[in-house]
Amino acid sequence: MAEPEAAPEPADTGEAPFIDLIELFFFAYRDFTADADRQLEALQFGRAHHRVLHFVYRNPGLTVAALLDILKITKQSLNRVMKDLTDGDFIEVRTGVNDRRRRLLHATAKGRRLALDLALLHAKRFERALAPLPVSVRPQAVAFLLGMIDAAERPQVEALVWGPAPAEAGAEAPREAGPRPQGAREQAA
Amino acid sequence: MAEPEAAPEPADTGEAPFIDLIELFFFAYRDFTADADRQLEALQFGRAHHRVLHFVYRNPGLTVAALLDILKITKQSLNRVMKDLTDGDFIEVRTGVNDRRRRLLHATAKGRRLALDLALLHAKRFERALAPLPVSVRPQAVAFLLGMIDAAERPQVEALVWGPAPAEAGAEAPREAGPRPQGAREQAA
DNA sequence: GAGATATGTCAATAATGCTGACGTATTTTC
DNA sequence: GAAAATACGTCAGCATTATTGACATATCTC
Repeated sequence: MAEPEAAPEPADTGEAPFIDLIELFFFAYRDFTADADRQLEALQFGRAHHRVLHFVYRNPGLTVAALLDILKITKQSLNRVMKDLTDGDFIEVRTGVNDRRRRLLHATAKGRRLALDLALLHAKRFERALAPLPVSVRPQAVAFLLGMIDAAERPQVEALVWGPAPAEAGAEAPREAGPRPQGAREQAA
Repeated sequence: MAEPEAAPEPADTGEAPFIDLIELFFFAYRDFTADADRQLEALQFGRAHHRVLHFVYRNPGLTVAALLDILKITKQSLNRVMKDLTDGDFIEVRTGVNDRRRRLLHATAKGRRLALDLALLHAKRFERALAPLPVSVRPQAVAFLLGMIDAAERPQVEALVWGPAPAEAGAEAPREAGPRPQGAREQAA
């Protein structure tokens, strides 16, 4: 059988369910990140800088190891952007008190301002996307996105997103936070 | 004022609205892409290969220019991965009939099989994420993701996602499709 | 003190993007 | 029918962000 006349692949495309969601998800993420990219360009920062700054901003006192676990990158990759962020006074590195090997990461006032600016940009996009929908879908949007995350990762993500999660400290202790000896203080690097 | 005692940044984090959605979106996309990444690794393909294959699969006869517009990359970047895909017999390049300058891109049977496999992988993730939610949210999920996309881009994305959109052909004519002279046939490269 | 842990760093490599500059085939315009 | 525009390909160089492997240093634990 030779090549058919006009349409060589008749009904052979678009058979996957949710194909529209799949493609929309791709475009949505592309535009979502573009927001911040434009603003970061001026600072000579990339997406990697933003991710690092954001999670440090949201989790003061985060250790390097915990941050690597969140971002799923290597320390070599992290250190390159971290240097830019500390040099530019966006992130401050303090030495752990309980464990002086640890570096506790904190966003400076300048870093927090930038992180918040970028978060507000993203928030605006979510607000715009959710505005036409009833308020009742918002928890469902959360459930939807959470369901998109690997089941194995979900507990950690939930802890990260919704607060220091009163999970027993020490188990994996992503942060050196919580009940510290009274008066404990971190030292500026 | 010296450094305060325990918590140097008291209520200074997490002030942005939708901060949970922002972070969940990031993690959701990370895991979403990881699905396909694992399978592409075996073929020595990257994400760029997947994107190209997918949109060619979904839009048979797509021209190079139209594809560049979808992906928002340069032709140099495209050609690097395109070569791998044509060499590996995943994509076939035909010469346009109406305009012989154009290259009309088609996924081969092999390419369509791979593209479908990957799409099904993604579909499974959506299915899992939406399963616990009432079916009534599905159109809202579409509206939500569409709303996340830049307003200016939305018409093009809608056309791309929901079919050849009976918009007047020729206006921007992203594909060389539709009413062709009877018997018109593309030539294999 | 030995060994594990937390982090930093040097060197090399890969994937994916970019810009600029040409070259070629083909269509359109005047 | 010649000139200009269009569609595409390619060469060369560069940036960003990731990787792996190897090694160094400080610190904590046993």
